Amino acid sequence: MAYLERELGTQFGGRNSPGAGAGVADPKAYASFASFGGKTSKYDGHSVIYFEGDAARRLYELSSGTVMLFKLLPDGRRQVVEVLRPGDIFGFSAADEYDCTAETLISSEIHELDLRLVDGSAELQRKLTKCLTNQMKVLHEHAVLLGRKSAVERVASFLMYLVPGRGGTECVGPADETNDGFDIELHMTRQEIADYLGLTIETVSRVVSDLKRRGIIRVDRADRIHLHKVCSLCQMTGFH
Amino acid sequence: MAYLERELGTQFGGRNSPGAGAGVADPKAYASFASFGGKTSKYDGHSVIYFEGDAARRLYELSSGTVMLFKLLPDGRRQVVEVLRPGDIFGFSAADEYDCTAETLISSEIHELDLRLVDGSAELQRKLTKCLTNQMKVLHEHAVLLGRKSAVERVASFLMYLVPGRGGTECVGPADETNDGFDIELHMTRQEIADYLGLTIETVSRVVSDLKRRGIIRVDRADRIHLHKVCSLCQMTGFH
DNA sequence: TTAGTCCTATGATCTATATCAAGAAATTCG
DNA sequence: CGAATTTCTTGATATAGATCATAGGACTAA
Repeated sequence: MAYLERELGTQFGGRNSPGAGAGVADPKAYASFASFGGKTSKYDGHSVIYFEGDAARRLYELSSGTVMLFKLLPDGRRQVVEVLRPGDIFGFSAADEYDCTAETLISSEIHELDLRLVDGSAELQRKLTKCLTNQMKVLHEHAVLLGRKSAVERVASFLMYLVPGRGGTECVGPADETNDGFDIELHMTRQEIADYLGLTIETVSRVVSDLKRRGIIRVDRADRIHLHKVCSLCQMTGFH
Repeated sequence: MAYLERELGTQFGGRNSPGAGAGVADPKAYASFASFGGKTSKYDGHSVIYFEGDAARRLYELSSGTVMLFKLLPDGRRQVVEVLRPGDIFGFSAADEYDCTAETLISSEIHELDLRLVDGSAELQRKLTKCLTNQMKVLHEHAVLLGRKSAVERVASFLMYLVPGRGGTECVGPADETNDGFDIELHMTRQEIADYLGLTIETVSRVVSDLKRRGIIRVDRADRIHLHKVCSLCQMTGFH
């Protein structure tokens, strides 16, 4: 299933540089979603695309921006289950209702396609399998994070996800030993990060402050962070 | 995507009765895996089918028994990321290596298929999409459990998963008000349950003892539990 | 500019669950 | 069968992270 690796929306841990819009704007994409019809819409930040429980009628592909999928418990506890990047597909449903709420984190362009079109195209099926398989892998890693990692390891892993080609088990190490810094944009509030990492907002804030105090990161704006030394952050993810 | 609901390996929370071997032994199955070739093998309990990092060459369908997928951190922490039931497919890989280790929990029959066959068949593609979508939904619910539920809620949710057609958000309530009991077989040791629920073995043991003391369950054997009143257990899952 | 709102940070305290430490049941094996 | 091994249970204690409380910053609108 090596073909699954090519121009796939890489979400986290992938090799494409962020914002490259993998496979979307690219006309020679393996199976561009837009070529199957449907329409593209623009959403503001923090707009709900659909609610958990809504009738599942459409499939969506994120063209640009960031989207999160989350679930709520009746008492208000929230778990963000996926954070999606350009090229990712969402809106799959095993039943006839969406199992999560989908909401943009920042202003985003999203292409939508009627679900009935999916049955017809083998090409589209293949693209779906590819995307689902990749998301599955990300969910597996996230289960390890939620079930077995400490607060520091969770935050370190989260930050490392945003560094293309680094972190995870297959980290290649710094390209340039003398300059292993990197700038990342979180696109998420502390509350959203907390709900993604299974922590409280206070714990996320404290861990970030601690990393700052220890000289691992510099916080330029709440959601704009410079990693001074990617490798030392990577050592804190639990993967090493 | 309503078609996804039909005779699918339901893992947890589905409607089929357990052991019905949904879609496997059934010759008129939507797209039976065996009809695409490959072979069926018998595995003892606690046998490894493949290791995380092995080259991904085959796709597997569980015909009978139970299989778990897990990941290890270098220091030995383990997270069981999926528990599979008959009809479920595993061995998908987004890269060219398996991202989890697959191990039987009890003696099991497993059908294997060369990955190269997958590209060819649209029918098989559809079956895969269906199965992946369902597993994705289960992973989403599990992320909520791992990220946001208390120890009691986790164990209660785990036990409820093993009661077909009950638990979850869409619980139908007892068929017979006067007799809401049910017998379940865990097929897992306390350690495996702990690693699935993101807890320690001691915490799992204590919660089970507590449910026993409170008259919610009766423990016939360590892995054979009678639920006296399914509804009251369901009230403890966090879903209500 | 000033008030209003929302988000973030940080201190003090609490508590659920982990960890450490034995025993008690099961299960396996000679 | 009885010994050995593994799994499970239970108690005592420690601690990571939650909760509670408050203040500081940053952005928005008038």
